[in-house]
Amino acid sequence: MKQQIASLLEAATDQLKSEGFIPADHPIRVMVDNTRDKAHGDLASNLALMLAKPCQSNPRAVAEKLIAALPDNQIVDKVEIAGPGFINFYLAGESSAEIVADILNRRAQFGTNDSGQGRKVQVEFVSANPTGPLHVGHGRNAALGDSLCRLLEANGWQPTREFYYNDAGAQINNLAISVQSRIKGLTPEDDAWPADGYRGEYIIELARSYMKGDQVIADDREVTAKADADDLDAILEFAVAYLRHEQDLDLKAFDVRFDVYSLESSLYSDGLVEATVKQLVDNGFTYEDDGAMWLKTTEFGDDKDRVMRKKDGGYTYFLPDVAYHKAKFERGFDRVINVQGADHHSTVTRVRAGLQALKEGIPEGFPDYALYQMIMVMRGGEEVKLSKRAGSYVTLRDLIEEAGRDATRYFLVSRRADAQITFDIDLATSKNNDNPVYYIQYAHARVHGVLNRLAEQNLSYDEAAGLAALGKLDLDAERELMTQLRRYPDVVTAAADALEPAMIANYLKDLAGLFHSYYNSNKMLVEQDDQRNARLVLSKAVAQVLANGLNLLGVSAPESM
RNA sequence: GCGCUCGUAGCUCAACCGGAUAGAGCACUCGCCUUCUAAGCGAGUGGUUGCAGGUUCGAGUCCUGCCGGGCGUGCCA
Repeated sequence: MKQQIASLLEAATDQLKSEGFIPADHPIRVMVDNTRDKAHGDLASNLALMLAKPCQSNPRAVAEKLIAALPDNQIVDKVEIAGPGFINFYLAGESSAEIVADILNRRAQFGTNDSGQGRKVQVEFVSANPTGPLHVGHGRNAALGDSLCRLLEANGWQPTREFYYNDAGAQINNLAISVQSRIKGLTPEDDAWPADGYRGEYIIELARSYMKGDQVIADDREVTAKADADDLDAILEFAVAYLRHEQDLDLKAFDVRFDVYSLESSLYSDGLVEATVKQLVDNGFTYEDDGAMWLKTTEFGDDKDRVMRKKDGGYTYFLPDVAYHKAKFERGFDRVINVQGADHHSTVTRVRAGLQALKEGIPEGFPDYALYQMIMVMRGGEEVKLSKRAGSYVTLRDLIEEAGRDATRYFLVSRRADAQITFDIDLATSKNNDNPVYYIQYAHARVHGVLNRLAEQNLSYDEAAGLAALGKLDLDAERELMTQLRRYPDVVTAAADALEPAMIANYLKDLAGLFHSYYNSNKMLVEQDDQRNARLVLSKAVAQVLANGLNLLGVSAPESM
């Protein structure tokens, strides 16, 4: 709708340019916004304010010219100049009624668009190494990443959900040694316990399972335990599969699934890491110093050059990252987005620098990043420090079991990614009704509650009659509801552009609020046929949009609560 | 020290690319279930948008400098 108004204004500016009122070479950026106050109409533009100076005129005069030059159309009922020179648009009543018909026709498809044109986008998220169960931080990553995929899909993109992890290397060896130590009956208190060993209780379970000869099946691998305490390789292989399986359970409980799993080890075994190094060396972006090999990342905007090959001959973490993203680029995605905690934000510059140094024509901004801030976990009024190695943390699964999937997902995805959030375990698990997710779900359930009462009260419902009678709904609350419904497609677009699912959550809270208020002061199941049908049609549309939006957040829309 | 980021009501958060009188929830006070689900609604209290400048017709939003929090600045990932 914003777009349609904008194109009307563009036509008007073209007209005024040809008349010479607006300088022909002046760039025009037409902005149409929702109004905050309904006294200002439905949509408003500040165009006249921005054009006043180049036209050497005052804003209100420019506004008059623009309005006079607006093409004839069906969607605008009335146009006004207000304040310093805003142009306020009042949409024709029929267009509000049409939105309701559109919602009921398109149902789950309402709000989606084809701007992605079926292009392929890869979203890499979670990407936790198999060294322990997932915690709240991974939960934020999973909720954000999955919701982004849903959003992009709603905008016509084809998402691939990818999970990248390390199944070899120092930390994995450390994991295997920790398991072996538990098998031998050692505890972190013993002197013989490995220095950086994983101390968590889950290692005990893992060790027990290995010695029992269990078979584990994860989404991307399966293995049967050898039950040999001396075979470190076998322990390692089992431990990785075991913990991957545990993570699968966590993610399934969260309703998050992946299409592709990528292994850091395969980058080595496929020769991609070596090939990347060679390319960087051949391109002259490396040098040796102090026994290490450095990459001149400063040539691509970094603060200082970075070590890529350590003294001991091993590579630092970002080198395989560069190789991995080179491969991602070559896989032909139209867009690649990495969901990462802001504690890793320094890798953004490094990885992009490495990709530029390859001189392969990879775009400078590749890949995209969706960074989210850290979560502080509170319990009993105190901060809980998250540390895998120390084993002191709150698992995602515990959280889901205690607070529920919907409440947990909603909480994690309803705050802007750049906001640091505090997760108060006591609050989240106290089963109170403070969580806004219930507020939204309840609005949805209420509509279905009303529909279920129809037969009981011997009343009929005729959708076509309701749509025809929509124009007769003239309460402020009804108009506001239709206005809010009309905004939904714009929100879906804006949230995807900003990579911010939280915008959907905020929208839904507002829509639910309007509905609760309307529901409370007006009866739906009235005797009068037209009014009853029209109100039910409107309510069904509200429920549909609530369900569509909740689905983008990965939250269910129950019909009764 | 330097870099990134955040700072909005007592608390948790909104405010769409700079737009009109900065909005919700929680908490607190007072009302609303003989009527479709009270996990709800209505009313009230609560603000110098961290501070000081600047740009602009217009700044919570952009720029500069301070103050405060978080993260980074490892041959850890």
